[in-house]
Amino acid sequence: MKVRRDIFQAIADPTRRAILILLTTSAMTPNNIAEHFNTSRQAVSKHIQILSECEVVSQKQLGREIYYQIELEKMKEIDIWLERFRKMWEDRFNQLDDLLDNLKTEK
Amino acid sequence: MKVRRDIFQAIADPTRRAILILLTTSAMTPNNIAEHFNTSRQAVSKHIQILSECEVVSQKQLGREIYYQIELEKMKEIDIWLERFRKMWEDRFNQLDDLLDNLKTEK
DNA sequence: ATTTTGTGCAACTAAATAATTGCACATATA
DNA sequence: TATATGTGCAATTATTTAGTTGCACAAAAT
Repeated sequence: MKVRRDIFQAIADPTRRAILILLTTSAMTPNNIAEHFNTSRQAVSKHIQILSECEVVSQKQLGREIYYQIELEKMKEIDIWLERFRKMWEDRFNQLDDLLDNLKTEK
Repeated sequence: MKVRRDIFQAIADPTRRAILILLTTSAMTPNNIAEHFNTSRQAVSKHIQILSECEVVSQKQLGREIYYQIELEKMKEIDIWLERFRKMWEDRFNQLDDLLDNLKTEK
């Protein structure tokens, strides 16, 4: 088991998902973000670090404040992965239910 | 930290993602699935259990064999969550880059 | 110049996670 | 009936994860 740091691991945590949604409103500093949650600033900071490592947020420093913004390009990776499933649910003739039911009659 | 068992946690693991993709081909038994990986049958079985708990796969028993199939409806939940981000990357006038750059001039 | 503010980083803890091993049990097959 | 096969479940272990506390340091504000 290696350290995973990809977009799927990033969105696995509900707090991180909430942060990402928050950042769709505007770029924010860690303190800004932390105000929206019950956890400490440091805990939020760690989440931001993970989001940074997998490049789903980027930062811009303004004086001593650091604004974090969402990187939509990275979010697209999820969308791309979903593609093959989306194709299936858009195609009613390809329902697995039918495939599975057929197994019975084949036996 | 509570036990999380949702679709986002389910797809966080690369093996589970691979299982889901495998199941887009056809419904499979745990042994079938395990043949595609380097881990043990039991390890795969645990992944299947997690996928079952969050209802992204369902099962149908045929004799002593249990066929697992993907539940596309659950996959849609990811798609729905992505919706708000998709809206953003489809709208070039709403780029956060611009919002952030404006912060500098406002100061 | 002193204090306050905004931030990152390190050490530590508690909990969750992934994987192994071994077993039980039902259903097939010989 | 005896054996082989397919599966789930429990116990155990190593690793990862999320969160807390405390500190350092730079940039603002007083």
